[in-house]
Amino acid sequence: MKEANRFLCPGFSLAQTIESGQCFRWKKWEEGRYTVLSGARQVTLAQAGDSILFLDEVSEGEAAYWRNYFDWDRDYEQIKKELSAKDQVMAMTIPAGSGIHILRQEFFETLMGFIISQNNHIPRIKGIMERICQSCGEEIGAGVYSFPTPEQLATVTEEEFRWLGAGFRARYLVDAVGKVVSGQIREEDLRQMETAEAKAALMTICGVGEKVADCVLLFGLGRWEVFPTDVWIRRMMEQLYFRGKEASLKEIQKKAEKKFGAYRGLAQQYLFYYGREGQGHGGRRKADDKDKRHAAAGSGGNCLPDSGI
DNA sequence: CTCCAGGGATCAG
DNA sequence: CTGATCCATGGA
Repeated sequence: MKEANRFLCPGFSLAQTIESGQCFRWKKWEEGRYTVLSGARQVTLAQAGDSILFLDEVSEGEAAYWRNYFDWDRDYEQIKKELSAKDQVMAMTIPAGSGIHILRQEFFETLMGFIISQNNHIPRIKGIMERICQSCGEEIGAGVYSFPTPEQLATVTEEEFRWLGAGFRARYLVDAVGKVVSGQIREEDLRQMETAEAKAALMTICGVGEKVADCVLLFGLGRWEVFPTDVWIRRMMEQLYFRGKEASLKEIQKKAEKKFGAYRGLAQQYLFYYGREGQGHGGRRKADDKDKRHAAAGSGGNCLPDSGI
């Protein structure tokens, strides 16, 4: 075989995976056809049945990168089987998002993306990410830009992030960039750490709480043993595992660990997708479910602009 | 127009 | 440790 421009990926859904809220730099052209960006790369793909087609010429190296990015070599069928066998709720919820894979995204880009994601909509998150790329990244194609490196963002001020639309998250982005550039947060170190330790390290960044840290661990560092718990997941878990009664974050995470074990990151995606599909994007909630908010008291640190290294 | 978003920091009890 | 409020913006 000469060019690797076609991959057989039984059970994989390009649309479900891309649109499950894991990544923010992509464009849908038409049904089943997407351009996806990661770091300084882009690829345009189409799904035809069980096959994924690369619509542009790609080197073997590029193809290998995306193969890893989309996690095509993992046996999801086996994992789904295990989750379904162990838990009846999983057996019910998995079919909705059965084709979802957990992406292996670039660490820094994932960190920035999920800081931006807080209290925000996907379309706007995408816009902010794109503007960051346009203003600080490099042009890697016609009107297409790479996600900037930490060094390329090192001089961006809070005010400038605000101009790019980041809003109150601008301060958080500056803090994140600073901690990465200064070496206070190093990807290689995080990869060496136990998950709990890596999570604590991430949470020293201002604007990174439990949920964002878990997302970075899951989507940017390949740690499946986390369970990012947002309002949707909380709602789903309470509904499906706590008889509709309120449960604390701790209780939810403990339940997730017990039910989904080392696969809770993936299980979380199934639950999220199921909840979104089933209840719609309009944010329907139980009739008299008042808005609840939670404070996750961070033990680890203030958020004053850091003065130095 | 107002409502709200795959949260988190901050300040009260 | 739990609860309430604010945060900036732009889709819907």
